Amino acid sequence: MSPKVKLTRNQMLVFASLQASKKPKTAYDLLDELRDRGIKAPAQIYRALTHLVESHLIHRIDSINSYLPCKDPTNEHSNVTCFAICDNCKYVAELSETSISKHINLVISQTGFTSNFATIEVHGTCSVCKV
Amino acid sequence: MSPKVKLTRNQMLVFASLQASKKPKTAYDLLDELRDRGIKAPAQIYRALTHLVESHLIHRIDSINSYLPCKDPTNEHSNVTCFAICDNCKYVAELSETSISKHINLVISQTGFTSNFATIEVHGTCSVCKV
DNA sequence: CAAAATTTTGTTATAATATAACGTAACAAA
DNA sequence: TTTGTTACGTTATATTATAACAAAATTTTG
Repeated sequence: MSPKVKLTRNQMLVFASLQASKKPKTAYDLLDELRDRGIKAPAQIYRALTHLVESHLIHRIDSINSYLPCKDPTNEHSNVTCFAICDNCKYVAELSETSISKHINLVISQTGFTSNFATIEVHGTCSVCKV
Repeated sequence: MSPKVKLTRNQMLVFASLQASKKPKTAYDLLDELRDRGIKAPAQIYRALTHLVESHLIHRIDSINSYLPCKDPTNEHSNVTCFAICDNCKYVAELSETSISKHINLVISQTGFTSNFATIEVHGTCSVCKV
């Protein structure tokens, strides 16, 4: 599951940590975790995160200031990402919904707006927690 | 254009300022602006913002940490809000797209996830800036 | 109305998230 | 090898947001 693009040590540490986790992590979660691997300052984490986001290897989820690995980095990335965030257990599922994506791009373009990228963040309760 | 629910002085100051603006504002934009009206600390702004968001009078746009008045507070609020954010001029349009809303709720519910609310934030260029 | 309960306020302090700046090191390209 | 580029470590600081608590205002209720 290692990515095609070459990553530096810090980028690798951050990416591996996110991949190893079932749940999204904040920048400071990562900093705390990676202190004993030589990362000492927020800037180092943020630089790695920025690079990984730009490489489409991870996503940032704005509503929870957290990061998680992209579901399928090998895929040509869509300009619309969609997350279902369980506010109970904090699990986040990335949905690859081309139908939503197409629908949004269509509706938006009809308003004269040129879409660059879009994020959908759905909050609620996952099926496990719902029982 | 004043809202039905009763607002306290601070809430009113914040709401009026957002309404008077063509563009979303951050909490600290509001603080700076309202200092000479007697607001002196972040907590006062955040309390007002929290109340206004809960009353569906304003929205928070997570991707830019900013707030703007709800397009139509009188409407029964949808659980899906959609914003088109111009990264050039910073103008934000709230789209009331029931079709997107329905589509998302459907797709999400099919995954077993129970949706509570959702936000769509589309980044790009508005028609004015595009010319 | 007056007492009690609740909500909002002002204020100070601090937590959580993120970036700027800068000199050095690693490394690829010419 | 020199040059340019990217990444690094580090310190400092900016930005965004909340905790805590006593006083004031407001609402409830007896």
